[in-house]
Amino acid sequence: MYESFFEYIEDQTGLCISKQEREIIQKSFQIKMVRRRQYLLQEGDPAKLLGFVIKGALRQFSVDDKGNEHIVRFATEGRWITDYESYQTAVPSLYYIEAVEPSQLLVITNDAFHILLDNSPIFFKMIFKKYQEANNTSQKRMHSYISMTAEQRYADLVNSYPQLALRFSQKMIASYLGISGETLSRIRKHIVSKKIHFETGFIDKRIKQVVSPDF
Amino acid sequence: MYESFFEYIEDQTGLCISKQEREIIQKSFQIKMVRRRQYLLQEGDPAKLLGFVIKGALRQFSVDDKGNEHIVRFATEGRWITDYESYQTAVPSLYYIEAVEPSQLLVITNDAFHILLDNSPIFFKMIFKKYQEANNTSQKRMHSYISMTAEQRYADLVNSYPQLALRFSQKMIASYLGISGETLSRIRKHIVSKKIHFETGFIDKRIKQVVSPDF
DNA sequence: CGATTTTTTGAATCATATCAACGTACGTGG
DNA sequence: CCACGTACGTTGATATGATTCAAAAAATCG
Repeated sequence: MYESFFEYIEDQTGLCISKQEREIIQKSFQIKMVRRRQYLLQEGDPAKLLGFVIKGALRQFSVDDKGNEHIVRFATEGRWITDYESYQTAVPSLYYIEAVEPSQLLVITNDAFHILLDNSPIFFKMIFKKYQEANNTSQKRMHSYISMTAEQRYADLVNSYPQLALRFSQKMIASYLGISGETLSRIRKHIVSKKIHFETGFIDKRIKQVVSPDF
Repeated sequence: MYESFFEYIEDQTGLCISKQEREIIQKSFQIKMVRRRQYLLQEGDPAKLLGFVIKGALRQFSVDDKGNEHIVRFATEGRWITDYESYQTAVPSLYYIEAVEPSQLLVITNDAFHILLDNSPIFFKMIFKKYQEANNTSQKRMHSYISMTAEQRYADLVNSYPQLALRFSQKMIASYLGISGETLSRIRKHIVSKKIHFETGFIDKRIKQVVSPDF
């Protein structure tokens, strides 16, 4: 259970974790299982937990006054999920986090998180790296919004993350892209008719990975 | 010159910087003056410098194949600017960074930046905090794109940053919002006619600060 | 298998882009 | 410091792309 997590940390940092550091890290997290459709966080509650996905798939979304859902983040194996601002500052969250598949997570409270940052240099290094990556990714995603059409953003998304479509419904992907389900359906039809399929060479290499690595 | 920078660091960290740490920090940065319209970074070049704005105003933008500019970031006094991914990895940048006003910056190379992170705990703490803030801000800005109309985003922007309109042209602000200059002109006319001016209470308090604190 | 949700499709409507023309503001060089 | 020229902002007409609502077909889950 924790093994894949340690592998992840070693992979991300390029460092080997000592027995004792493993123990410190392991003690800081708890295992949490969530059923399909179960919420890890609900609007109005402060985000008490930061989660690392061992197995499963989740989504983070807000609901506007018309009842429309707006997905801001997906998380699958090897990704982090929380409303980070709420997690840091304990303000009520604007978001829901819901399991799309039955999921296993390692979760950590904010207090334990800060203690762990102080006590595990490897964990600290990994988190620092994730922050950096998240910023780079956010910038690319932002840029895709102000400079690309919905069709380009979709092609880019499936090109970068072909597995996304296997885990999340088309409607959810549309929501993540900021378009309606109907529009995505028509975009897909159009792409097929253009026979572009997914050998989309027309998108700049660096404007990719529009799914946040979630830090 | 450096004094406002030290004040900024103390303000951000809530800590007092010792004489010797000041010296370490000061030695790591150089002063850079840029004239109006001068580029700090051009597309295709790696971003060699990270800049802290002492005085002036700059913008970061890309140019698409049709020649349209897409502004991804503004920076004024007390903000940081670079193409951070390029700065970290030395890949050619997709962006231009241009001074909109004559500007004074403190700049640091990537090598010096990493050395400074290792040698100045206060600087490290400040940067870590900036990373966190940038992530929170990016999430809000992302969310505003997928859930708000252009008019709401504009009202939100001027509400959060009324001074922006004094430093950057309407066309630039339109570009930042991802809309055409003509559309912004019409949006403004509409807002005035609705007599909403800027007492916009209709926008959620947390969906704000859509201008990135620049990492 | 049956119930529920998702996806597709069509038609009407709305929001924004584009192109063009005009007046204005402003910075730049003399 | 003024005048010229360029860039900016506004407005109108038209085009395009996306939304909304509705209904039927297809897929999925329990």
